[in-house]
Amino acid sequence: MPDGAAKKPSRIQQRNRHLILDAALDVFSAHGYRGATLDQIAEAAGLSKPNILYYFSGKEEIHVTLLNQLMETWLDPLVEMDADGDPMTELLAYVHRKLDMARDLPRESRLFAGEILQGAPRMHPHLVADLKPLFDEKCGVIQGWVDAGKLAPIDPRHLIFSIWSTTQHYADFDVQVRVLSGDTPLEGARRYLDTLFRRMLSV
Amino acid sequence: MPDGAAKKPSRIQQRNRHLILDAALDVFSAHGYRGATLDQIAEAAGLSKPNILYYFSGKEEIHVTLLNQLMETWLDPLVEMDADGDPMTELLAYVHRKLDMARDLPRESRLFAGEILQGAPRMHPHLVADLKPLFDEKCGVIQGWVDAGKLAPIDPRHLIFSIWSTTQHYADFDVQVRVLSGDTPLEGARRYLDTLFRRMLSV
DNA sequence: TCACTTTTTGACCAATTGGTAAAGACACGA
DNA sequence: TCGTGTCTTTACCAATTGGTCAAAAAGTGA
Repeated sequence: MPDGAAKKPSRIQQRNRHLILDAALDVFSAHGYRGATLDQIAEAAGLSKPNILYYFSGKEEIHVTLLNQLMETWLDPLVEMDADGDPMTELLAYVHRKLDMARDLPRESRLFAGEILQGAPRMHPHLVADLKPLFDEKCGVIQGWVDAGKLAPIDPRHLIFSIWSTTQHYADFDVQVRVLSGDTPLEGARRYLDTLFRRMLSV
Repeated sequence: MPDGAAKKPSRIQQRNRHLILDAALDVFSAHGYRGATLDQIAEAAGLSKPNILYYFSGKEEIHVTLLNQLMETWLDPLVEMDADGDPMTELLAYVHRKLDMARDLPRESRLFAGEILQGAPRMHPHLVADLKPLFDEKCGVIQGWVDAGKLAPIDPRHLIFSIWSTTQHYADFDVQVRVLSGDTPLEGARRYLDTLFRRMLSV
């Protein structure tokens, strides 16, 4: 076989790796890294434990793989924020995209939250290498909008933090939200957050 | 000895139970329930494992005890919000108290966040019995202020959610905040959140 | 000092858990 | 159909972990 080039995975490989990762996302997001067991993942995936270890070298590799995949998805909405667009439109669209993600990808949100909550033991390098540069770039964009008088003067860092926290809250604290609101009131959240940030950013 | 009445704890009991709970707060908040071990707690407390189990019947009892203690502290800032005070003043004071707690009690914030994140397996009853009634009451108060035209018309539930999420974010996602901002920028957060909610709530 | 209670410890245990080894089942091109 | 590489399983292991127990040590009041 040609050097370094890994053979393309068979159909079985593709299917089973996907099955495992999906099951692992369920289990890790529900119980955290330490709280998840290979047996749980195996059962959820419908495979035997040794079979899981045929596809991944260990528990940690599964977790890291999930985290790596997640990073891309996670940054995407922020990447799409366009410096040349209308500031208010761009920022509100970003809020809405983040809220969509809390609705559509709650497992991913909780996996991420759990990792950060415990000090990002496995993701810290990613934060520094991937998130930080993007964050700085977009803070620059927002600061530019502020300087141009197109937005109320605010600290871009805290603006982004508040967008993250308010939107992800509906996924990460879902149990609490449901206890207090009967049901997850995402439509109301959408209207509320739209108003919140519109008022905050209006000149 | 008189019926039911438990003897008052000796000085040693008080000291050691406190040591254990403080150590357990460190360990549980850093690693989650499942990720924490009795050995870690014992070492952090400076006691032997069997000695820990002399004071608490098991790992779960320690965790539950912490959660119970926490609930009171946690609800307090909301309890103090006065229906007869000036609406804007009361709400902004609430925001500031919550931010103070994120600064002064980050371990407690993370303990709570971890428990909710995993579906509140041990705290769900508390949420229903303690948090929900208080939440409903204060939503009523805020709605009253809105109806009286003293605040902009907003959904009180989402207002409270956004106060919780934005303030606790600085404790729960501390690692991320520090990677992105160099240091935990709580003074900037204070100014930002004050502006955010002031603008949101102004009629 | 003595009798009695509270506190602490060392040795131990059963269950769980991440992981391994090797044999067996299976797919598939020649 | 056969043989070879891919996939799966059975049986097993060592380490960790929550927890027990009996005995020793340390307090404590009379």
